[in-house]
Amino acid sequence: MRGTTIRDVARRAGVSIATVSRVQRGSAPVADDTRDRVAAAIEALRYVPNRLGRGLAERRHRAMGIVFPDLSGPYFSEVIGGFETAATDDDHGVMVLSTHGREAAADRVRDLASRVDGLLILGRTVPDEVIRDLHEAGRPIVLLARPPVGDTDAVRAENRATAARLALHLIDVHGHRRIAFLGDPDSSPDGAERWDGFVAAHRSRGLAGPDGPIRSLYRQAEGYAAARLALMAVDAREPPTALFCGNDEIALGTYRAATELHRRVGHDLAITGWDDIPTARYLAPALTTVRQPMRELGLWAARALFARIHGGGGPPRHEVLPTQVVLRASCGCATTPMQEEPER
Amino acid sequence: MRGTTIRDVARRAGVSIATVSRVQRGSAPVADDTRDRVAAAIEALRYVPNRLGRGLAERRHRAMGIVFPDLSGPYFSEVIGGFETAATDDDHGVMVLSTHGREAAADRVRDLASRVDGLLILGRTVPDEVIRDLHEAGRPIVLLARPPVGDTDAVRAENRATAARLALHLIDVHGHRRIAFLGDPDSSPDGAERWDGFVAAHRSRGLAGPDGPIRSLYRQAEGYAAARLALMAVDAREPPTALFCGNDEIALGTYRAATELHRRVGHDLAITGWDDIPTARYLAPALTTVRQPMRELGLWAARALFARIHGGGGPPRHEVLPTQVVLRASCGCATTPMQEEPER
DNA sequence: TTGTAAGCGTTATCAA
DNA sequence: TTGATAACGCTTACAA
Repeated sequence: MRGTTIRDVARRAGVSIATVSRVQRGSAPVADDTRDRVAAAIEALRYVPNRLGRGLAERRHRAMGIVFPDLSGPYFSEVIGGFETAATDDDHGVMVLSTHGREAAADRVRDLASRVDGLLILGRTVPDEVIRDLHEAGRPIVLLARPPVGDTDAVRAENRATAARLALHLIDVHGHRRIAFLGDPDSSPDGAERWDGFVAAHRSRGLAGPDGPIRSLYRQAEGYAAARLALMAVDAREPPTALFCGNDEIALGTYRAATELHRRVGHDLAITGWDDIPTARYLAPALTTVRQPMRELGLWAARALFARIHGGGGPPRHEVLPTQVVLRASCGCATTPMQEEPER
Repeated sequence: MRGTTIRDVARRAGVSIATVSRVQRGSAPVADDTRDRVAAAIEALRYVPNRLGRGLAERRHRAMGIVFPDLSGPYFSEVIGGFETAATDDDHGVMVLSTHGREAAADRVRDLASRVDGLLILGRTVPDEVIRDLHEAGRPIVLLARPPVGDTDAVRAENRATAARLALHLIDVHGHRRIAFLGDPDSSPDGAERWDGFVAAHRSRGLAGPDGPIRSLYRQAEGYAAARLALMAVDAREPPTALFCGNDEIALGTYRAATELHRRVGHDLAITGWDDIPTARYLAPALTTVRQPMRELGLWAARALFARIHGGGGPPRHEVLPTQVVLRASCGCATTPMQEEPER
């Protein structure tokens, strides 16, 4: 019942299993009438080759794995979507593993590695040691939004220069002098680089160094809390006139805090985000942010893995994809009519 | 290099491969000193059993598959997250396949089916015929947010009664008489049921049947466009005073349209959504919506698949998980302080 | 053009 | 308690 095998097909077509295999994958010439008979048998028996048998013989899984911290939020969805598209188009399956801070993550990653031909690892999900082990064991690995470990391949989006450019926009164009940074430079390389660029912008204008970052996880709830903290100005200092948020979700949270504290976003309070998630343009006012090529990150990673799986060696590939400031109304710029927003 | 096998370990430990296997999986008693020698060899060689070999012998993949239309939006992320959690906890891998309207979807689903022990299929991603074939071939399948095909297992969230309750809230509590439905009853069973409940609410109050739905895909851009259409009231009729949106993303789009058309959400325009995505509570005003147990849907599906894989037969299981109206300010109710929002 | 047979790396049955 | 050895389902030399 469960499992017509190549032998059943061979028997029915009156040929050897080798011939069935040849017909099935077109790997060698087969006489027309033989082919027809085999094809008919395959059709009649609804034969689908067993992937385990095939994989064992071919010594490959035809599958790739992806490790990410958590599926929530648009960023990971997009990256994974890009990865999945590229992998599927190349006839590979995609196995996912979410670590969400679990302790057993390392074991699970090793397990995943034994199920696939190549691995994409996002951010700080996996201890360096595990990555090093797998890499040294010869397993194709690409790191995303994370510095390379040894000579692994890695891809990330540009952060520092764009963060500086965005901060300078607030300083030069809109005249802000007290800008708070909401995020956590320590929690991810991306965050650290954005903070660096933010600080560099202040330096380059000879401004007093900005206050230390207001720590916030990259989620709405934490952004809301951080914004309240920043805007309430418990100490003597005046509250900031602008909030530079580590990502769009933090920015989303700050909108609510701003409303509650009677600050008008885009007028007496500037807010910027990062990622350009789909919601950003639909907020009122629309959110000024930075567009990251999220799908492209996933696509690049998948292609790099293919190159390793098929092509083999070569020097490590490191790629930095460009990012782009998207000015909308939340920083004080004129409102962009919805019609002029490019499709996405 | 790539691939220390069970034979390498056996040779090194001076035992047979059978004994290595026994030690490895604890499937049969092994003398203490033998066990130690084998364990040492495994450790020294960093031996990891090949999953293809193991799978072939065990005749199972220890993996489950999930088919969804698109990764974008919080709904699928959450469902998949729940599914992944349950599967991973039970030592199963998870393979994902996004159909996003691709033509070749059917073939890809069949391919996925050959890589896993069970399949979760979301919504209208796969033709009935393919589902029927796979089910009849004895492959464990669970359908989610989709009516069963034949006697497959299926799980969904309640729609009709809750939609009616929400519509009655707008009618009875806030006195609305012209409510527009934004969504597409034809595109998904969920949408159809919400529309049914919406209509039923009108009937039960003896109101004139509501206008036909304003067609909108379940995304922000389409919600924005649909809302403009609804509110501009090109024909002679007065525009609606409330928008009943098929999901939160549509609702998000309507906020922007409302702002542009100078309607104040929660005051002269009521808006409701569906799903209670994380952003819903951070909008200003916060969005009245319906909470779906998205993670639980995924969890239930994974458990049902396990039951089929391990336990085997039995009658089809159909589950309907409860949903819950969440009143916030966008329908005109009093604003809930952020502090009183339960964590999620 | 086709068939035979040797792997691929496990698990599990039978003997010893 | 251990070892041979037969599956598991497929691909692919090598022969014919």
